[in-house]
Parts: sequence; C-alpha cells; structure tokens
Amino acid sequence: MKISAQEEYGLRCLLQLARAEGMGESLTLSQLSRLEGISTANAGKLMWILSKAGLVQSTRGTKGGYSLARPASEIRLNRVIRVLEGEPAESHCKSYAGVLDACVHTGDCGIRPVIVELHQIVDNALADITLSQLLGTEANVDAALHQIQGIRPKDNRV
Amino acid sequence: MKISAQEEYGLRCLLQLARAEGMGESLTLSQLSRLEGISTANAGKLMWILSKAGLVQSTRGTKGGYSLARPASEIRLNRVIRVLEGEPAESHCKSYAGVLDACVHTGDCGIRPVIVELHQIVDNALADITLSQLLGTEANVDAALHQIQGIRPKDNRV
DNA sequence: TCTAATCTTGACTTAAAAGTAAGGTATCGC
DNA sequence: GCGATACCTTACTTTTAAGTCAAGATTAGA
Repeated sequence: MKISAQEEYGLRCLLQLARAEGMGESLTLSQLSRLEGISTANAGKLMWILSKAGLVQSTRGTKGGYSLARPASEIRLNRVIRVLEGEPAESHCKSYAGVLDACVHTGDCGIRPVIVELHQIVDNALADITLSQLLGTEANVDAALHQIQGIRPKDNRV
Repeated sequence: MKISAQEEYGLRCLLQLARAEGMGESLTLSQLSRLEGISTANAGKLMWILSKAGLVQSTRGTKGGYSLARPASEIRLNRVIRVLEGEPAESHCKSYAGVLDACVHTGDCGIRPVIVELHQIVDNALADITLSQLLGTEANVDAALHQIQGIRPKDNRV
C-alpha cells in the first residue's frame, strides 16, 4: 500500500510540466531528467506511459518536448496514480481460481470485495486532489490536504 | 499504491485466526497454508512478522499454533498493513540527497510532504476498519465500508 | 536537403520483492 | 526421557518490477 518509485517520479514530472506550462514552456526529456535526478531513459518511459494515457502531449524534433495535455486543474491524482501503476489492482489470492477450496469455515472469507474497496477508498481520497493544488508552496499543500481530509499539517519536510 | 501480496495474505490469515478465535481454536501453519492456498513456509514468514509486531501469539509444540494477541475488534487495518509492508513509506527521490540541485524553478518542488500525506490519508481510512468488521458476510463488509467512507456498495464479488 | 535535436519503441540488464528450503528449538503426551 | 509435533530463523532461489540501452523515426532550421 505504498506509492511506488514510478508513481512518485511520474507525478513529479507532471508537476514540472505544470510549472513549465505556467511559463508557456514545454520540457524535454533531458530537462526532466536533470530536474528530477533520474535518467533520460527512465523519464522517457514515464512520459510514454503518461502520453499513452492522454495526460501529456509530445512534440518531436528540434524544439520539441512534453507538455500537459489538459490544464493542471483538471488532472486528478487518482488518474495519475492509476495510469502509472499499470494493471488495475486485484486480489492476489489464487485459492478461488480452483487451486483449493479455501475458507472452509464459511465457504467464503469475504475479503475479496474488501481488497477492491480498499483501493476505492484510496482512489476517492486522491480524486479530491488536482495537480494545480500541488503547485503552490509546501505550506499551501499542507493546507489543501488539511482542508480536504481533516489531517493535521505536520513538519515533515525531509 | 496497490496492496501487495504479502499484505493481502497476511490480512487473510489474520481473518482466519479471528474466525478460529470465535470457536476457541488456534490454527497451525499447515492449517493456515491449506486455508489460504499458500505454502507453510510462506505462512510461517507472515506469522513471524505479525507475531513480532504483537498482533498474533504463538504456542510451540504439539497442540501449538497461532491465535490473535488481541480481540479482533481492537486490531485495525492500518496497523496490519503497516506491519506487513515493512519499512515506513517515504519519498523515493534521491535528488535532495545532494546528488543534484533539483526543482530549479522554485528551489523546492513541494512534493515531499505530499508523499507523506498521501500515505497518511490511506492510513486514516484504514484506521477506521477493524478485523471484526471484516468477519461478517460480504454484504456486511460492503455496508460497513459504505457507512465509513460514503462509498456506494458495488457488485464486485469476483 | 542535410543535420542536429528530440521523441518512440522494444529488448536487455539490474535491483527488489516474493516465495522456498532446511536445520534448529521448544512443548506435549506417553 | 523419548519421540512426535509445531514454531523459529537464516539463507537461498525464483519471480517481478525498475531502470537502461540502442536503433529507429520525426521535426525544425540552416
């Protein structure tokens, strides 16, 4: 239930694009790679995933680069995370696939819908946050999250 | 941001123990392994993690086995998930560790606290659910989640 | 049209997570 | 005490995710 490296770096790159957008610029892979401290190859892979999903658009050739396909205020974190994490989340349990007659006590342990719902809870929480909300200062971010989820802002700037 | 195999199987085993507890029984590794369709070795590893964290207690020797260390109504999902996922979640970004001067636009991209807060959001959502709430039928589970999070119950029993 | 810059794509390598195996230790029942 | 049962722990193997490489394709500008 942790955010993966791909998810975090993809989100970071999107934020960089959102900032650049405000200045009427697009960013190349080498710029993104320098900004986030990852390789251009890895940045390219992330951008490819995001462009396939319609979140960013690319321009090839000299003066090319990447920019957001939609306004930052219309890009929600749940979509970003879902795109970057690949296949949709589902139960890892193989017992129900005919391997074993599991959960003998009741015939069904009732956990399958829980797994789905847990992801739904996360999705709902993330759907309330847009890219543009993350663009301000750290204080603003804390305030936004505080308002949305009732979470106390903490002093955890690493 | 997905639930991992370890997290799911650990949670499943806890539910089995909670059921057995209701009948005054404990469960051995081979029983757990049969119930959930995983190897005894793997079940043993999970139980070891959970017992280290004080969530389950073990009895050795003949007639031994595992049982919950506390009532199911006092075990909350956030604790279960956090224990099973290992080290606490933190930012994957290495740029701030002196490798590069990242986030040149503002000097700080402001995403670090967001990563922490995202995990906090998930934690808060999971803290509202106890093991005993998951023990009922699927319908009950859906109802419980609905009440807690305002999520519409869905027909997604796989 | 030629060249340099830039994205695109699939295959490959490396690192991390998941799962397995085996020997050790404690407990119970006889 | 002795043997059977069952947990405990470390090390190893397998699998999956993360990250890299390199050749190809596209565009802008000289």
